[in-house]
Amino acid sequence: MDDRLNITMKPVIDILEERISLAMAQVTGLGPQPALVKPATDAKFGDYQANGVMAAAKKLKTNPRALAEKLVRQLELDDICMPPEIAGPGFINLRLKTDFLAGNLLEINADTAHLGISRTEKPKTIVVDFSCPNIAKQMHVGHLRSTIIGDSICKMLNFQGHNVIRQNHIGDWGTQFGMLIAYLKQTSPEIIEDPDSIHIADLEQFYKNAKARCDANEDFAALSRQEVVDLHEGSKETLNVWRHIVDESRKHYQPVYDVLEVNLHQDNERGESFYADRLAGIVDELKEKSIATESDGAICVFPKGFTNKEGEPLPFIIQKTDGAFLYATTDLAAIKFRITELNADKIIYVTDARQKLHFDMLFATAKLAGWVGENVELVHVTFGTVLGEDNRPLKTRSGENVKLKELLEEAVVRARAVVEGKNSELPDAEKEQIAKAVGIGAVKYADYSNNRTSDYVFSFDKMLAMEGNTAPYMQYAYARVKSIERKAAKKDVDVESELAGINDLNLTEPAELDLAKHLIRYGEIIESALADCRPNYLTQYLYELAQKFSGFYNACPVLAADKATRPTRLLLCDLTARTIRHGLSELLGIKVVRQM
RNA sequence: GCGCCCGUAGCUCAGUUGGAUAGAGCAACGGAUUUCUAAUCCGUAGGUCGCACGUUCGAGUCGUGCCGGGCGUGCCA
Repeated sequence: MDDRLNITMKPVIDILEERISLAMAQVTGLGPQPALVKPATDAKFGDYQANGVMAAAKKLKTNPRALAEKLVRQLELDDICMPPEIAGPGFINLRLKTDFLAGNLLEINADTAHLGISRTEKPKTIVVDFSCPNIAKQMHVGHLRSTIIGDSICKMLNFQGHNVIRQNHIGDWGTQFGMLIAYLKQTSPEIIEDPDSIHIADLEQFYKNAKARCDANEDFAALSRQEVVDLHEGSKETLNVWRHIVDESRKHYQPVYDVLEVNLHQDNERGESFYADRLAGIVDELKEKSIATESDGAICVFPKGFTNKEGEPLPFIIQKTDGAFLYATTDLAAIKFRITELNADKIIYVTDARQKLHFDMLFATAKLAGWVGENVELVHVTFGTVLGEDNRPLKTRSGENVKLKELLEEAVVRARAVVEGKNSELPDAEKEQIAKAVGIGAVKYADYSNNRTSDYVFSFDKMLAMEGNTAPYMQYAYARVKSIERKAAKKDVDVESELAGINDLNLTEPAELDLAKHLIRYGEIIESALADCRPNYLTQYLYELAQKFSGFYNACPVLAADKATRPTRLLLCDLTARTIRHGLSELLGIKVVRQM
């Protein structure tokens, strides 16, 4: 790969930023100054705009327009842009050259796997902690966001070339296991002889039954507590039953991951049990370092800057009065493990916003302990709550958590009805496949397209709508592009041969240029989506892409175009389809369909 | 009480270290169909960006105060 190609494979916005920043350093004498290149706020200002001159002029106490003029004389952008224009108080407006655009499209076209997007120059080891079901219970709607947002972050990081370590910090070691083991021993003693015979048909019911017996019967409660002790002390028999409960539980949640197209498997699990024998050591270490102290019988860390109701230091409790450890302790063990043994450069935790205080204190404590090197980054990616139509957290009518499995099943049933009503000609098996892709995709897409930090109201009707920024709209847009390919054969157009060895484009129509300019921004959008862990930037981009494609589709006939323009238009179709497919399927885990 | 998040069009929401006349979708209204899937597109209308000060050449974005909502706040996770 020659240098030239390498450079142009960076997002245009980054190339412009670099070059203009460099020129600004020369012109201002202040060293590198951010050029603040952004997409133009209005098409009439061009394609990109650099806003940095005004800030630099302020520093220099000089006239921004004069500085802009000086800068523009220094700029060498003529391989990319038309001559820059100065506007308003000192904006520099940039308009891409059609040749540059065409060259960029051809590069994207040539790079089948990566769509012309460069990998990071500095790959990092990044641990992403997400999903984290309590495996004694079924996954419910509360696990949806962490699971899919976390997965998408991993997918984007992988795509950029980072070393991603997915960690499913499952709840597999709580006191509830004593109860479950005791219940199993009482109701199915044969399990003890032959643990492989264990079969929990309904995880939720199993948990409820055990809980009910525990609440009703003091002897059983005592037995449960004893099982916890046995478990923690490593009793062989108890551990064996525990392991089988864990394995059996996995059979309930793994299919949910599979249906969601989420890349989580057993080898991503490092649950609470993994850290169990490290907890005492963590507490000892913090006590030795005088970071943790005893307070009201509990062992606590008091990181600076956290206060309680009375304005007194707020404790981060790592060991209870009764000697038991808490999730704070487990999280500390995990953070240490990830930094020192997994060699994480960055750890991303994807949990709901209510845990913010916990993570702030966790990070502060880990830093006090000296585990967090200078170049290690700790990030808490929060998200809002999924609400019901009543604006309260989504529950069933009887007030229980909505099971994720059931929610997804209903989505597919509803999607099936939509497919059925609209395209009853299709074979049954295909309808079912489409319904799955649309139903599951709708739930995921609705979540991704919302601002991560906001709560949102869950509505099947809205997420399954064909209009607006929804999965069905996106999937339909894809199907429509694909149908052009299908129709091509009937019209004696050989798409493959027209695209083979294409090396010259004929971009003239406004709709073509508009679509082309959007297509080359894909890499830029992935960067910004990742910088803030905001998948909605990506969905927004894809939606705009679909809209621009529709504009092009209406304005520019493809198959009926003349010989001079048809290959260009076929390429635009192909790149649109590949970008939508990549964004939905590779980065968001949403299936595309060839027909709807 | 204190801390964190939020308040943008009738509704649901975008708005990326402060940038030009604040954007979409839904709903409403008006247009486009001898088609490559109209499940589409184009257009119109709709806003004191909760309120008030302040910083700035420039504020939805930053600061302070207030109003309204959500969440959290010592042995659950």
